[in-house]
Amino acid sequence: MAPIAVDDIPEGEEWGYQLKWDGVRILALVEHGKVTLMSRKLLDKTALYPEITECLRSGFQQRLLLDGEVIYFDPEQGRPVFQKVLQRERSRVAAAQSPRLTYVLFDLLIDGEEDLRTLPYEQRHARLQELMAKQPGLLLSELFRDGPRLWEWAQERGWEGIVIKRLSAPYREGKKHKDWLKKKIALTVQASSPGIILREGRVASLVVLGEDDAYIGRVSLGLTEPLRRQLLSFAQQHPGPPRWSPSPAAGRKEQIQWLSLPLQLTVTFLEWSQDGMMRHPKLLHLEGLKPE
DNA sequence: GTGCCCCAGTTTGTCGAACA
DNA sequence: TGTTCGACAAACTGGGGCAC
Repeated sequence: MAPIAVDDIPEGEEWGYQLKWDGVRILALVEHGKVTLMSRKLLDKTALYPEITECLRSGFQQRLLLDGEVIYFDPEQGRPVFQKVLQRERSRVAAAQSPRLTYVLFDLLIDGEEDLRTLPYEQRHARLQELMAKQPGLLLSELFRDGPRLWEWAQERGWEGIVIKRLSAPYREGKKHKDWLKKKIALTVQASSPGIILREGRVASLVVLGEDDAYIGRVSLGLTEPLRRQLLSFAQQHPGPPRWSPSPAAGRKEQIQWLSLPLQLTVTFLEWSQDGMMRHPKLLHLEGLKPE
């Protein structure tokens, strides 16, 4: 069950609110003393998170199917840091040599012989809370009743956003529902683009420079086909000298078309990565293209 | 050194169904 | 007939691993 992005936070008795934990979604099946961790695409992640597997295995005897998020909580920043989970996912570094991850649970789908998926979310969460009272090694995603206040709290502390859940909703597959919603907190930057990245003759993305002309990433989300064609035409009409070498396209099947007239951009993104790059940038607004 | 793959999350584009 | 909505596929980002 995946939350759907919304602009407005619905309010009322029927809704509950949770913090959006910035990590990797994981389903956990506990059965006959054996634990299996699965990604959203049902890939086996058991070996990747041994500390979580061990915690579940030692904590529970009965058959369980749990839904939650694997996160790294940075005590200094007071919030989850997604990059640390990605490092574990991608580097295949032994878990003992990387930071300890935490499993934050928000749903209980099977408890013993009982399939809870048809129960209202509020009841499933209450059952989960009861279950976790006996297992201190895991974290429960708390359910709040004041959405706007939680949103304000999350904004002030730089969290990823909030998740809004219909308390009466059963568990449904995928996004075929309007029962789990999410509202994400985005940062915005005024930037410029001195070059267009081309792949096989098509505009793939834009080089993005921050306010101090430092490279802060590339943006492709927000580029529609008509805009890509317009950019290509603009680049052919206004070629400029290379700005620096090696280019951000080095090592890829890409070329950069540098511009004599930089484009002005407004870009929204989730957060700054540790090396000063934008995470999940999206083009909001573009200025500097002459009308065709 | 190069090129490809991995993977999650997100958006865009396309197609078909439902509805006015 | 035109519009809206939903489902699905494809494209895109990041950095490390691996084969050549």
